[in-house]
Amino acid sequence: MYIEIDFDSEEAYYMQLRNRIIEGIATGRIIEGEALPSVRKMSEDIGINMHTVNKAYTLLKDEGFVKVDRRRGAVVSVDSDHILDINRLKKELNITIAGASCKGISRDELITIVDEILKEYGGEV
Amino acid sequence: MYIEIDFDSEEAYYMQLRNRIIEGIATGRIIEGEALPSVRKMSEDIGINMHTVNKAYTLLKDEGFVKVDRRRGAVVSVDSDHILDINRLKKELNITIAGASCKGISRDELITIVDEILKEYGGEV
DNA sequence: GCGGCTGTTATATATTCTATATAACAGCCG
DNA sequence: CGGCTGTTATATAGAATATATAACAGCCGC
Repeated sequence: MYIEIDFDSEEAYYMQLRNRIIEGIATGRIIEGEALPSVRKMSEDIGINMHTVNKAYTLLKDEGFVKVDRRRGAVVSVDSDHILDINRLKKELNITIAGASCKGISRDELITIVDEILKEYGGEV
Repeated sequence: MYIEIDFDSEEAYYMQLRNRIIEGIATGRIIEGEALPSVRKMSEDIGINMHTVNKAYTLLKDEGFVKVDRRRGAVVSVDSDHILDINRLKKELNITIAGASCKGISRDELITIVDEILKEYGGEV
């Protein structure tokens, strides 16, 4: 589990960690059923506080990417509530696409970018 | 210019205002060349502090949605640097799509959502 | 020039968020 | 029991957010 935190970034550490883990799951680098390093080990590995790691894990749990097992710790387990997921996605994409539309980015360009990103993540099983 | 701030939202006021204005430009409710209400008037209209409005206007200026004219105030003037815009868009979409991919949302569903949103904003001139 | 309108800047204050630190607790396993 | 989980509690520091009051510089119409 190689994760790096950019200490110069303006993005919160716990958010960076959460994002790297989601990316890891999406690329298949981290797989369903795999246990994340314990909050203490992860905090040592990447050089941030234990509570900051815990905050990221708790967020991932709340967002349905991880389940907590008393013994094994935070285990990757993606919980999909399709309708809810779709609605959240719409909200997230709304402003981004509004801005892109103002800037004159075309539908084709948008789709191209989506496909580019999906090439990284959609990785056919 | 009817804009409402959700005081119960966890989203920062200045960010809400910035987003409502971008949506307004995207839908055509606010048009290129139009002056936004002065920071003082806007702050009265929507019930937040003048400095918070100023922060939103300054952000919109930095993001290239608005230019400041000494007399007329903040005037809608979208500045497009296509390559830069595309790169910013990629970054913004990256995590969102990674999460969607984890949740099993298909390419078709993604495109459908993008098109739904574009129907609001892409509004053929 | 004066009054009135712009955005902008300066100070100060309160609250919340982020991050760290130290410490302890409950649960489970070998 | 010792060692590993996540979790909680408390305290502290700094940054971000939001408000308040006040003032400044620039430009217009009168």
